[in-house]
Amino acid sequence: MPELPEVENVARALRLNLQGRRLTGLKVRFGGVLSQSPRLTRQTLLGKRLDRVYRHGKYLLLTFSAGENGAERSPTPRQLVGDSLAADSSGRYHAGETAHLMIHLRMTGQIFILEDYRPDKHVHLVFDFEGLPVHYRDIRKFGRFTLVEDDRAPDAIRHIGPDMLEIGFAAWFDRLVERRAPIKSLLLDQGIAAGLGNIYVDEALFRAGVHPLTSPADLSRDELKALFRAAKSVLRLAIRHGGTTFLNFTNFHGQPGNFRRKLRVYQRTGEPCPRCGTEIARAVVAGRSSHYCPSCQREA
DNA sequence: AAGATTACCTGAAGGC
DNA sequence: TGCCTTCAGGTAATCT
Repeated sequence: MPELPEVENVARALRLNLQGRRLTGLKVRFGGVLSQSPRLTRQTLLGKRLDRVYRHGKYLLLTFSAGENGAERSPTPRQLVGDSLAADSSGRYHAGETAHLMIHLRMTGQIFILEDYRPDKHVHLVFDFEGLPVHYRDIRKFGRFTLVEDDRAPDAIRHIGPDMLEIGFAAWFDRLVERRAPIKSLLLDQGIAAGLGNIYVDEALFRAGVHPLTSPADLSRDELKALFRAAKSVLRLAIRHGGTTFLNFTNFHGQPGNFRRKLRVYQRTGEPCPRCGTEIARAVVAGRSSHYCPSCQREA
């Protein structure tokens, strides 16, 4: 399940392998993962060069430019003032010099960079970057590829809060402290800060010793600070370990991310708490299965 | 009006 | 070639 660390690994792999390459082909096997029509998507992107890969929370944003041979990679002044895709009154996009593609992998989206890969029925898109095939595979078809107008503040994600790795404690505290929902719901709320999903929320709560049902009002500023730091550190640690899903872009051997064995409570119901030995419990919070130690994480 | 619930999908797992 | 239910969770839409 791609959360911030998995998406960050995708972003890094895309930069390493595709940045500077031209998109020369796009095969659409299932158009449902595209927000716009296959025709418009091709018309907008084909022939352009991938200039920049940006991640915000769990979103990827790819910027393409006309990319003529020998052209500079750095943005031109026109791009800096926001000249990119423009929508007319009918909402249609014009394919200008630059184009922006927003991607969300949702639950089961995977992007492969494998030269010898035979697409199965779950492969919905096949990109061709000057001979390098890139596959989009998504078992549950929740993922979306969306052409957007502006690479800095796309309307589609304007409601998303600051990235969890970039926001500072004071700002995070201000966005969270007046809320009365369980702390787990607030950590999952992408409008407060973007990037945490169910796995890393459970891990952060355990590391900070906070029960998922606790209200922020029942936590001191120091306790919230410890939770904030736990969340950031677990995200950074997971990034370094390649994430928890098996997305793999740094080599061609399909090796999975190896953070799974570092998880302390997530999907470990009934197993002993690594800190005190108490059995890990499971409860539904915010409609999500939540794993915690009843002894280390006391309900306030 | 924030918080809770459901829809979207498919496959795995478990009960019988 | 077993059928059926439940569960998995990110986000948007829809409830209360």
